[in-house]
Parts: sequence; C-alpha cells; structure tokens
Amino acid sequence: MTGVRERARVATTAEIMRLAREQLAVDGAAGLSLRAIARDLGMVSSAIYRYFASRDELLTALIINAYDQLGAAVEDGEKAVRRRSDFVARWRGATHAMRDWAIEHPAEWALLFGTPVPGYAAPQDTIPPASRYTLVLVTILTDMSAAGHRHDIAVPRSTRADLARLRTQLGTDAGDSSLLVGLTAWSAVMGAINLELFGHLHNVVETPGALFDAVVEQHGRVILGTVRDGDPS
Amino acid sequence: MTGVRERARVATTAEIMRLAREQLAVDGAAGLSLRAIARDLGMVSSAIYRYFASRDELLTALIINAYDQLGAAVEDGEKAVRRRSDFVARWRGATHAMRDWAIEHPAEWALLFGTPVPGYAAPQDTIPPASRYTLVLVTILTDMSAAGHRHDIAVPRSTRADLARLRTQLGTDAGDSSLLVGLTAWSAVMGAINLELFGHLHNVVETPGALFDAVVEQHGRVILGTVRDGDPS
DNA sequence: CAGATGCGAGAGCACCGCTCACATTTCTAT
DNA sequence: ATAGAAATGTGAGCGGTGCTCTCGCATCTG
Repeated sequence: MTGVRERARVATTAEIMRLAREQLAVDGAAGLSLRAIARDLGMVSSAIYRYFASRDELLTALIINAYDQLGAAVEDGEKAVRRRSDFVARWRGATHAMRDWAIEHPAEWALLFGTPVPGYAAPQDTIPPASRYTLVLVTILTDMSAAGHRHDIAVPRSTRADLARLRTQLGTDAGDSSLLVGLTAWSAVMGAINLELFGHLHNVVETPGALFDAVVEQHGRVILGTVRDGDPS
Repeated sequence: MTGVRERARVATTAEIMRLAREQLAVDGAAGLSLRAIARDLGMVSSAIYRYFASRDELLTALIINAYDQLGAAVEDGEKAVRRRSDFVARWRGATHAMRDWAIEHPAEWALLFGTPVPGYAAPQDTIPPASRYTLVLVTILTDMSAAGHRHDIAVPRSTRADLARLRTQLGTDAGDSSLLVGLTAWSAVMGAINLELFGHLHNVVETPGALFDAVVEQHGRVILGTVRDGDPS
C-alpha cells in the first residue's frame, strides 16, 4: 500500500513547501529560489523538479495552502462568536481574524493580495480555496437577510447585472443593497490591511490596527445601520 | 556651462528611465532588468551603473517619478471641479483621477502600492512626492472644516493621539471625526483599486469600476452625511 | 598643454530557472 | 522470483540575472 517511495514523496513535498514558506517569509515571493530550497534539502537543484514541475507550480501550491489557512482562520474567528444574531460581532470576528492572520503571515498575505507575480496566471484550482474566506462574509449577509434585515443603500444601475449573477453564484438571497454593502465593506477592510502591511501608514497612524478598527467599526455600523424593517437589535 | 558630457548625461539618464518604465509596464517591477535596458540602449550592461548605482536606485527614481505623476493627476482631477463648495464632487474628482491613473499605469501603481520589494527600503526622498496625492484629500477635509462642516463619527480612544499628531503634521484644523472619515474613505478607495487591479474582482464584479464607484459614492455620502451644523448643502 | 575626471568595454563572480542524459532504486506484472 | 517499467537523484550545461573590477579612451579644467 504505502510504499517506501510514496511516503518519502509526501515527506519531501511537505519539506519543500515548509522551506519555501520559510523563504517566502524572509525574501518575499520574488526571492523564492528552487535552487536554495534544494541546497537546504541537501539535494541537487534539478531534483526539485521531480516534485514541482516549475517555480509556478510551487507558487500555486503555496497560494492554495495560504488561502486555505486564511479561510480556516476567518471561519474560526467568525464561529467563535456565540450570539449568532449579533451580526456586527460576527463581522468583527471574521475581519479581525483576517487581519491577525495577515500580520502573522505577511509574506503569504502579500502572495495572495499583493502585486501579482508577472507572467504567473493562477490556475482554476485556486478558486475554491480563494473564495473560502469571502464565503464567511457572505454568510453573515445571508443570515441577516434570513433574519429580516434589509439594507437600503443606493445601488448604481451599472452593478445590477453583476449583483444578480453574484446572488445566484453564491446561493444567497441577500438583496442588491446588502451585497453592495458587503462588497464595499470587504473593499475597505482589504484596503486597511494592505495599507498597514505594505507600510503606507508610517507617519500616518502608528497605533497598530487603529485604522483597521475604525474601518471595521464604521462598516459594521453601515452593515447594521440602514435597517428598514425586521429586528433592529 | 552645459558641456558635452553634462548634456549627454541627462539625456542618457532620461532614456534609461524611459526604457525602465516601458519594461515596468510589460514585465512588472520584478522583471526590471538593467541588462535589458543596457541592451536596448546599445550599451554594455556595466555602463548602466555609471548612471544608477544599483537596481534599487533606479527603482527609487521610478517610484518618485510615479508618485509625482499620480500626485499631479489627482490634483488636476480635483481642481477640475468648478463648484469648490461641492465637496463630494471634489472627492469624486480626486478619487476617480486616482483610479484612472492606476488603470493607465498598473505597473507603476503596483510599484507604489503593491507588495513592497523585499530588501528595499524607500529612502526619505520619496516621502514628499508620496504625500502629494494624500494632501489633495486632506485639503478637501480642511475646506469642509472651514465651511463649517462637522463630522460626527465615533472616534476610538486608541486613535486620538495619532489623529492629533496628524492634524499638526498636515496643518489642517479638521476634527478627529473628519480625519477618521477621511482615513477610512482613503482606505476603502485604495482597497477597491487594489482589488480591481490585482485581479480579485474576476467572477465578482466584472463591470469595470462598478465596485469603485459604489465605494466612492458610499464614502462620499459618509463624508457629507453626518453633518451637525453649518451649511448642509 | 598636462593632469584629473567621466565613461564605455569586457571579463568575471555568484546566483537563477530549467533541461537532459545517465545511474540507481523501487514497484509491478508476469 | 525475476524482468521490465517507473520513479528518483546526479551532474553537466544553457542562457539569463545583478553587480564588481580593471583598462583605455574621451572630455573637461587648471
């Protein structure tokens, strides 16, 4: 069944990815060197290609792994909120888990959400893990909708078609306003994390996470703010 | 005065930067190759180092140039608004100029706001051009304050010190709430542009600029929304 | 006009991703 | 059990990278 080779293969593959993540943390995605990994492994450089056909393939594996880690972290952060009807608390839980993960794994965050590697096109396999963390946010909106919350934000005509497609694609019945509220909140949170992680807050907001908190709270207010009917908790 | 050497030097330097920008647009920051530039210039690779001591130095020149371009674009976009008391229009003008510039110069945008180049620390010279585009946004807040607008957003205690420092640093008399509104709006706009430019809206919002518009409009509403006294135009 | 300075050429160093022919080891099917 | 197939590691090599150094020529300055 599990022969010598099979076990050795998964062990080596795992070791390569471990070393790659280590390198990623030190030198960033651009500094990822297959030769250096081989050296650390005590292998000759060409042997690496038995495990990953190319640098891009290793990159893909790292990206998928990172998306999965992030997804799990966000899921956990959101699930930790006991009062499931406290949607703002769930929003806080999810987004703070995002930021925490980003701060803990800055290189991996940069790999996912920073400058795309030129010449590299992410294959289809990255899509499901990539949508995992976003699904958490969508679920909050879905649950709000189920609880009778209705958002009331102006929806530009140009977004109607996209929002309709999104709704069926995500299998949610949140309204256009709700989806738009979610998207803009997502946008703001991603912006805040990127600004902080990429060093654009130096000499602006030194207190770590202060801007992030403000963004989360403000959009949390918007998320619950424009309630029409239902339960205005 | 302007000897043969002097003129040749500025011409060569300019040509190097032109070719570098060209390369940047094609291959991104990671693909910037001094050797390729030298080749295009009909020079031997080592000659480049007479003009730029290192790849990093060329990068710095490109960054400063890009910040200046962006700054000019945003300034123009904001100045084009005639009714100076229409603050949302000015906000729209500035932010849309940002996005337009980003779409026109994606590689340069990535250079400024994408993953920081590992091992590269931006020197002090980049700070003034970097703050140019932000100053436009701050000016809008300052003018709103002068016009009697007061924002009324909850200000987390943790941000008080930062906001106070920012106020004197920027020479504005916008209140804490106003500054925070500006920062979160900035954050959201940067996030929307990055998401769009870095390809995270594929299968999400296909209509170009739709999410961006929504973000700008929503924060435009927030910018003017929570008015306490003064002129509620 | 002589010395100082600027500049391009060219060789060279250490690294990179990747390919290929070849030897060795392990698995599989007869 | 054994022969052939498949997987794996080796080492040389190709063309590319950023960067350093020396050398000789052109230009500028006292």
